[in-house]
Amino acid sequence: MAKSLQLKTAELEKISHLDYFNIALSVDLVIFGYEDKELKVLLIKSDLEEFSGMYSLLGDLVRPDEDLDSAPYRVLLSRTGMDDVFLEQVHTFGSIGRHPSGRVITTAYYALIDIRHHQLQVDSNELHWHAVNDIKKLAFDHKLILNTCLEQLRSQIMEKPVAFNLMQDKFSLRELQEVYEAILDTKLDRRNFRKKIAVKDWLQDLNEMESNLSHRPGKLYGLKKQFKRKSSKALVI
Amino acid sequence: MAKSLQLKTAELEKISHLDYFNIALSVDLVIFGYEDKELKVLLIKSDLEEFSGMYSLLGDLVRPDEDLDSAPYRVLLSRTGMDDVFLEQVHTFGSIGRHPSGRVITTAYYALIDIRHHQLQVDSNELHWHAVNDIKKLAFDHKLILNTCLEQLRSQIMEKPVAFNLMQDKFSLRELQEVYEAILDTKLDRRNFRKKIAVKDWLQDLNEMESNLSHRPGKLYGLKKQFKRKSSKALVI
DNA sequence: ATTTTAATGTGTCATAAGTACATATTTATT
DNA sequence: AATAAATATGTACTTATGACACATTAAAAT
Repeated sequence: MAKSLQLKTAELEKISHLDYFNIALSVDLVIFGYEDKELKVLLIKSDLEEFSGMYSLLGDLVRPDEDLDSAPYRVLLSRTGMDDVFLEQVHTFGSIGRHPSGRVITTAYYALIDIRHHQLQVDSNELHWHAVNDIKKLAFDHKLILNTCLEQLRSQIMEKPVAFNLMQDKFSLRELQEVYEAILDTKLDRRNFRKKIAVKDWLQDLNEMESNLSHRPGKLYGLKKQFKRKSSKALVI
Repeated sequence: MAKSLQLKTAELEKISHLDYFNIALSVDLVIFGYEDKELKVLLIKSDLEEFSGMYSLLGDLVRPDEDLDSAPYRVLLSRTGMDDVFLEQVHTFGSIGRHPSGRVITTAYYALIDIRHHQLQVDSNELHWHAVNDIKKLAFDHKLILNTCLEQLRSQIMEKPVAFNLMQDKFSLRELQEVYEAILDTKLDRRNFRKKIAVKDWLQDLNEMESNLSHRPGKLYGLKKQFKRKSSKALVI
């Protein structure tokens, strides 16, 4: 029997419904945010001895009375107070040895958060935003999960207006471009970027300008209503 | 408690490791094949009373001692004798009511099979090939799973040389085009199709021609070696 | 041997999209 | 009034896409 399947009872108790004849199912969340011109991801200190000092993704076991796709919303709401968030399933990871405490298969989701809007109290919850580019390793197979989700995000931002979930409701084209550059980790040409975005017909011209700048202000735009999620309330925790 | 969670013990016994406090995890396979200019999918008569007379995908519970991604290979080998098959994970389905006998979350994979090469004895195993276009409904949420996998297949055939897994080792450009047309369920322009394929650099000119035709024969091509899976042995069952 | 059948093989033109690149304009500050 | 720092915008080149027609080949029929 594989080494990964040998575990102490103490560890085992940490995870309910976990034994060697029942596979446990969890969800893990790659929660992306954007701040200081960097793409960030929300991490928590791992609570397993094996990974002491290391960070991991937010996750939890799926409950028997909830839909799989509801679980990540529950985790997000209960751990961060965030509601009405963009979430998408990416991939399910299930190698035998991926969890040191037993057999746990996990479905990974990525979420996109407007950090400023949600006013997350990160430090009180042992949660911290990390620049994606600075993350070298994570607990479990979470670095692989992060990379997989990042790839999916990158492949989607020109197809669907998902990147707007990282931004406030009003933004200039410069801010939008900076978000795209942060996600793709590359510099973009301003004129070509604007052409590409313009042709998508995602933007609503708000007839407002930036203010309080020491240079020429840009026009402000919003995402067209038809692409927005219904509400934008953030629960206070 | 949800209706879907009420079940008779008789039904429950059919699925090992299945109860209401342990979610069971399965894999389901959308096995595509190509024959008679049609895209086919391999189905089996459902063994559940609720779905008597209906067809369903091949699937099985994931075993505690196998990787998630190994399970579909095991299912394919044990149920059809097929080995060395192209398989790709697509999505995980986990709504509460999706399985009438209890809580089963399933990870869907699609597989691509060269029907003629594998010489599957389908009838002896209650397995049957069905034209994808003729499938109106399936047991469980398998129609949804089929549609999701079909979409994924369609979005990948111009990106990666996956469609070749449906074909024999030698083929003419006409045959290749017919496979693409069957997958996309659309007619393609011959000249434009050849241009698009040519630029991918996937094809090896075999310097052979079709034979035994009552018209001008076409050149035969194969997929370039670098894109092929290692072996091509099919086990006899 | 010639004709017929049924397919293969190939190129051009028009339109759309992608990429590289430079100058005039606007606002606040000095 | 001049400066600093950004916005706004267009063109030329290349590449991809989509519509479309004709000469060629091999076998079969006459």
